[in-house]
Parts: sequence; C-alpha cells; structure tokens
Amino acid sequence: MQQEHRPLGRPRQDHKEKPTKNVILDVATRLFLEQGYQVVSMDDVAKKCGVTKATVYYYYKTKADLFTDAMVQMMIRIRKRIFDILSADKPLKDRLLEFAKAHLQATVDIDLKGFMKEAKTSLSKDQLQQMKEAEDKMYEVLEQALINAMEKGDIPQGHPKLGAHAFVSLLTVGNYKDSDQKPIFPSIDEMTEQIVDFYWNGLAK
Amino acid sequence: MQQEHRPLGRPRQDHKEKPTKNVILDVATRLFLEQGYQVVSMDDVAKKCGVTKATVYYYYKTKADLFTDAMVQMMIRIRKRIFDILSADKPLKDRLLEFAKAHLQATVDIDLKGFMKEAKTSLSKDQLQQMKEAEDKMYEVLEQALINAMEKGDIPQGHPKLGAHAFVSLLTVGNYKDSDQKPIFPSIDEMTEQIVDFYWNGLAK
Amino acid sequence: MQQEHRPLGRPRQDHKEKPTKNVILDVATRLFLEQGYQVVSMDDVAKKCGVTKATVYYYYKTKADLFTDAMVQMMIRIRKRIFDILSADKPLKDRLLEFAKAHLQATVDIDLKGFMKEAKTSLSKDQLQQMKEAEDKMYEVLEQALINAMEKGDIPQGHPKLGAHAFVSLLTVGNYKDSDQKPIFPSIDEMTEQIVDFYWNGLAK
Amino acid sequence: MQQEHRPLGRPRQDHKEKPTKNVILDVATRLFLEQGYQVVSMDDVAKKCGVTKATVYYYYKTKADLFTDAMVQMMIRIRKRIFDILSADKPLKDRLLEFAKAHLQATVDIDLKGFMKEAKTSLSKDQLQQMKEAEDKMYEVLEQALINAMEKGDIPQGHPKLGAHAFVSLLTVGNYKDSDQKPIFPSIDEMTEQIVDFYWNGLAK
DNA sequence: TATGAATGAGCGTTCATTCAT
DNA sequence: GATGAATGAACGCTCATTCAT
Repeated sequence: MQQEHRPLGRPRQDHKEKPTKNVILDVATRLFLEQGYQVVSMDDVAKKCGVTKATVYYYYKTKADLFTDAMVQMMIRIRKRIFDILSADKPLKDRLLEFAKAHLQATVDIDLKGFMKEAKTSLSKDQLQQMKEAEDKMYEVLEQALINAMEKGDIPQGHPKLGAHAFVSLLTVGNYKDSDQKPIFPSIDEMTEQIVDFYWNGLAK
Repeated sequence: MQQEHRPLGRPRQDHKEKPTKNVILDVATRLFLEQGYQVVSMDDVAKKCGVTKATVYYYYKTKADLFTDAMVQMMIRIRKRIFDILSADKPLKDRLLEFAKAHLQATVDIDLKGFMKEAKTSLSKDQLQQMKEAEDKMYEVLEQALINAMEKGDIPQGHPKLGAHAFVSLLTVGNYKDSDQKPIFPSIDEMTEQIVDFYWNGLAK
Repeated sequence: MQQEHRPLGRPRQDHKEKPTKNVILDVATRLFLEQGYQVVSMDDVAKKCGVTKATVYYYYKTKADLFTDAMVQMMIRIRKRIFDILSADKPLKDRLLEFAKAHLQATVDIDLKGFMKEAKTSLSKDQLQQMKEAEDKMYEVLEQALINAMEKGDIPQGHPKLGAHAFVSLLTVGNYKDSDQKPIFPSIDEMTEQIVDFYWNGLAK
Repeated sequence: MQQEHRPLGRPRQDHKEKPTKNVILDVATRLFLEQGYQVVSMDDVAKKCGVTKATVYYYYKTKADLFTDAMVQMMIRIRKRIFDILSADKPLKDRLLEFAKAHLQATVDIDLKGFMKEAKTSLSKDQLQQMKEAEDKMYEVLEQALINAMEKGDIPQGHPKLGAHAFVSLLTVGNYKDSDQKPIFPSIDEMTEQIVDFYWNGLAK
C-alpha cells in the first residue's frame, strides 16, 4: 500500500499481487469449468473475486465475452502443455501415457463439447468461432504428433484426425463414475495405462 | 372443449389424442436434448405443448422432476434399442457397426455427460441417482455383449466395462465439427466404419 | 359485473373492483404523463399499483409496450372528448372556447412532442407508428371542425391543418410558468378567453 | 502526449485547441438537444469528446450541473441571436419572418418544455431556477420588441407576454411530422410565411 | 383436468459518482 | 489536468413456483 524505495515515477499500483482482470479471468475459468456457462452468474464470479459485479463489467463487457475469453485462454494454455509433453524425445506411447496422466489428474474435467452446446444460444457467431478455432488448434497438436509418428513408421498409416479425437474422447472415460460414485478403475495410474493400451491395441487385441 | 353428440360413457380423450402427460414428456425430452437443462424454461415446454405452464406443473412437480423423468425414460428407450441391436445373431463387429450407425444417424447427439454436469446443481441427490442408474443400465447392455463375446472367444479377454465406455465415447467423435463446420468424415457410412475399425484394431493396428 | 342469481358455474374472481390490467394502465398513464418515459420505472408503476414488477410484466411484455398502450389509449379517449365538444351545435368560437377550457383545466399537461422525442430511441418502429397515428387522428377531429366551418363560411378559407396544430400549440402557452412560478394569466377563465381570442384575431387585430 | 521541441514556457494547449471544458460543453449541448437528458450518459459525452468520464467530472461536478450549464449557455446564445434579429431596422413582420426562418432552419428543434419536464426530477431547485430565468430572458427579448411595436402603433395594444409565447409556440408547428413522416408544409420558406401570417392575422382573417 | 393470475428471487447490464494517482 | 479502477444502486426482464378456481 506504500512504496519504500524509488518513490518517483509511475509505479502505478505495484505491490498488488495480481491484477484484478487476471483474478477475474482465473476465477471465472474455474467456475465455468466446474458448473457450466448458464449456472454461473456474474455475481458468483464477482463475489468469489471479492469485487462487485460492476467491476467485472468494467473488464468484460458481457458475460459471453468473459466466458469466451476464459475458455480460449484456457485452451491456449492446454495446447501449450500438450505441445510440451508431445515434444519430448520419447516413444510415442510413452508420450501419450504422460499426456493421459496429466489430463486425468486434473481435478476438473474439461467437457468442451458440453460447453459448446450450452453456450451455443448465448454466444455470438464470432465468439463461437473463436472457441472453435482454439479447440481445433488443440487437436492439431496431437494430430501432428501422430502424423510424425506415421512418417517415421512408428505406427501404421491411418487417419490422424480420427486418431487425435479418438484419444481425447477415450480420456473422458476416466471421468466416469457409476451410480455408486465408483470410477471404472481404482487408481489413476492403472486407469491411464489401461486407456492408453486400449487406444493402442483396440478391442480385438 | 365439449362434445356435442354421443356424450355418454367414453374415454376422456377425444379421438385418441396422446394423453397430455405424454405430450409434455415428449416435447420436454426433445427440448432438453436440443438446448440443455438451464436454457429450456417451463414456459417453453408449455407453449410447445399448447398448454399453460400450470398444466405442466400439474403433471410434474418441478422442472427437475420433468427433466429427470424425460432423461430416464429416454435412456430406458435407448437401452431397449441397444439391446435389440446387440441381440442379433451376427458377429460382434457387425452388431457394433449397426449400433454405431443407429447412434450416428440420430439427429440430436445425446451428451449425457454435459447434461449431468449442467443439472448437477439443480437436481436432488435422488434425481441424480435415478439418472445415474439409468445410464449405468445402458452401458451394462453393451458390457454384457462384450462379456459374452469374450466367453465365446470372439474377442480376447479384457476389461468389458472399459470396452463399453470406450465404444460410446468413440462414437462422440462422429459429432465433431471443426471451425469450418466440417465433420471429420464426409459421410455417415464412412464415419461409422472407420470408428468401429479404430475401436476394433486400435492405433497400432 | 356480478351475477346475483345463478351462483353455479365459473364465477371467476368477482368482487374485484377493477381488473388489475386496467389499474396498471391507469397508473402507468398518470406516471408517464407526470414524469416522462425514462424516469418512470416498471417498479414505480408496480408499487403504485400495489403489485409486483412481475405482475406488470404479466400484462405487458415490455416497458415500451406499456408506454405505447398507455399513450394510445389516452389519445383515443382525448379524441373522443374533443369530438364531443366540437360536435355541439354552437358557433365555432364557442366550441373552441370550451375545448380550450377543458384542456387547460386538466391537471397534467400532455406534452406529446416531448414524449415522442424521449421515447424515440426506446420504442420500436411499429410502436412509434401507433403513437403517431393516434396523434394524427386527434388533430384530424379538430381539422375537420375547421373544414366544416370554412365550408359554411363561418371562417375564411385557409389551411385547416395549420389551423388545427396552431390551436393546440397555442394552448400550451397556458401551461407556462415563469421563474417565479407565475403563469401568464391569473385565472384559467381569462387565460382561455385571451388565448382563443388571439387564435381568432391574430397579433395585428 | 508530450512536446518534443520548444519545451519551455508556453500555454498548455498545443495549437490553440479548444479548451477541454468548452469541448465538453459543446458536445453535451448537442447530445442533450438531440436525445434528451435521461438518455445521454456521462460516458456518451466523454466518448464523443475523446476524454474519460473522470475528465468530464473534473469540470462538472454532476450530470445535472453539466446539463444546466449546457442549457443555460445555449439559451443565452439564442437570446443574443434573437436580439440581433429583432433589433434590425425593418417592419416588425419582416423581423418576425427572419426570426421564424432562423428557428425553423435549425436542425435540432429545441423543445425546452420537454427538457424542463424530463429534468424536473433530477435537477436541484437552484438549477431549475437558473434554467427558468434563462428561458424567461429569451422570451423577454421578443416581448420587448412587441411592446415597442405597440408603442409605435405598428400593432394594436395587446398582451405582449401572450404575444411572445404565442409566437414561439406557433413555431413548434413547423416541426410536426405526421405518421407518414410528412411535415405540414413542403418547404421551410412556405412554412415560415404561413406560420407568421397566421400569427399576424389569426384564424378569422 | 387445466388454467389465469400473481409473486419472490435473481440475472445481466448500465450508470452516476468517487478517489488515488 | 486527466485518468483508470471501482462501486452502489437501480433497472428491465425472466422464471420456477404457487394457488384459487
């Protein structure tokens, strides 16, 4: 709340841990992921940030804007992480295992498809487009890794786009809990391995 | 609003119209599937049925009740259809192909996972339980078919629950559209075949 | 408004002094006239009616709808009153005097022009059109009276539309109060007479 | 944002730009005239001026202050123009014609009455008083011209205050557009002449 | 069986205003 | 002088729900 040294110049508001806009974006991202677009109100976001609704509107013109920004930024971050994991100098299957593990460890499961449908009626054409593009780019990273593996002969030629989407969709199996709240596999490690195995070998061995 | 002739002793419904309750359930099912739980209002349902909101409330105590009933009944119907398809006397792969095709031809894609998350905050524990159980039973039909195939030696021993969920999750790939609104495969037939092939053989052949 | 005998059947809600919709329309009309479109909130209307905002919305889909209906109904009523006054079998000047007196005695002065401008940004094209048409019809009644008088030779030929608008605009002079809140004339009677005289004779006698 | 050369001692404003306060007042005047008090927001004014809302508040403590100042200054300017026109050495009717033409040519029609009512609830007593006084002074100029004409015998003795208000109110007829958006007269010239004629001669010749 | 009327609570959004810088 | 950040209060509107009829 007060500067000790170098008091002259344009220190703006230093000391501040994190700019408010970022706080809002982070909180919003978490809430939207956990509860979905419609259920989360701007007041919910504001309260969790310790600011008023009007402050949220100071940074984001509409709820749809906030949502779009939150989702797109998140997808960009995820894409980077996927890229890092898949760029490692290891056999493809090992990289996929790592990818799967990282994804399945995440506390919230990211149901992009569900978000897309929920928000379809509320977002502008442009906002939907932005989200779609960010989503596409996420898949492209995985697709490219598959293409590379095919070229190097590590896996047989095939439809890389199908391969990419198949992998991600298989991962969602990990989030399933039955009516007794029991997941399909007891531990994340076993789940990871079995899912990647299934992806690799298919049903018929 | 009143019958002029033949006024004595007959079923209430004029000429075999569907009973109101069924109309409401059908309309609600369609609306919920198309737009999601939160977006659909009780008024929307009522108007599409040509009745008033109060009438909807006469048959369903709350929106959550209506939603739960709609989803559970739908899952029961789907389960029957899956059962019929999988009971045929054909090789497993052919039956899976038929299952896949039936699913991918459906106009609305049934994003159960999305519905679950969206409704999580609005449904009672009991209602969530009902939905979960209906969902479980759907998977069990497929699971059982896989178990039978394993016992008969048509496919290698494996984790049938994983197999069941993997199949359904792979089917969702068929609904993907990229940012140019293009699906991964040009025709449903090709999509069906490629997805089932991938399920059968895995990535590494 | 109430049936004394034949108590069986569907007595609805009897006893009710005035249907809620009418109460809302009347209160809204008064408030809009007194304070203008923007200043009056739907909550203001509701509270003055002793109902909730939601009730107002039950009867009127939007504020603009309520406003338009209020203004149009009012103009229709005024038009009828003008018509009655101007239909009397008296010399034109006497009828104009009566018209002027009725107008100047009204507690609220009806600044249609101001309403039009204020609401221009908020009303739909169709709503503006409705208001304009109701306004036009009000003037037409007066215009027709002037046309008749010209045909009978009671006043010289002239531009009847100008005559009609001139008369109404002259009446607004009666509502003027200077910075000491003093009107131009001490009594309504004198005001009426002087204004009509001026209208009749002009400035130069 | 900063001057590179000749950085020493000069008037702040770069090349004689209009001082910010004047820009704000001018812009505000135009916006208020065009759209009314309630509809125009402080942000609207700020944006049109290329400054921030806070800057507007730096010069005007409240919106009501800005409005009052804008209106009063405008009325002072108008009063001067009226005074100039009416001071010419011409017959009264010619001067009135010129006055009318100037008024009717103005793109925005100045509905003082409407502004008064719209702002009534928002302005302080003192601010209303200021506006009233400025308005009174406008009328006084015209009133005085009529008094002079009466003294010189150009027009018969009469109520000069009524004459002044009658003239201004008659001018508003020129702004009327019917439901087909057609004004009463096809050209401003004809309108001017007919209105002044009516003012001069009255309805009955 | 079905409805018209009414409501409480909440939501997305706007806006005049303040204040530290 | 001028601004960026923040807010409190309201506003128009929606919606699930209730209840007397």
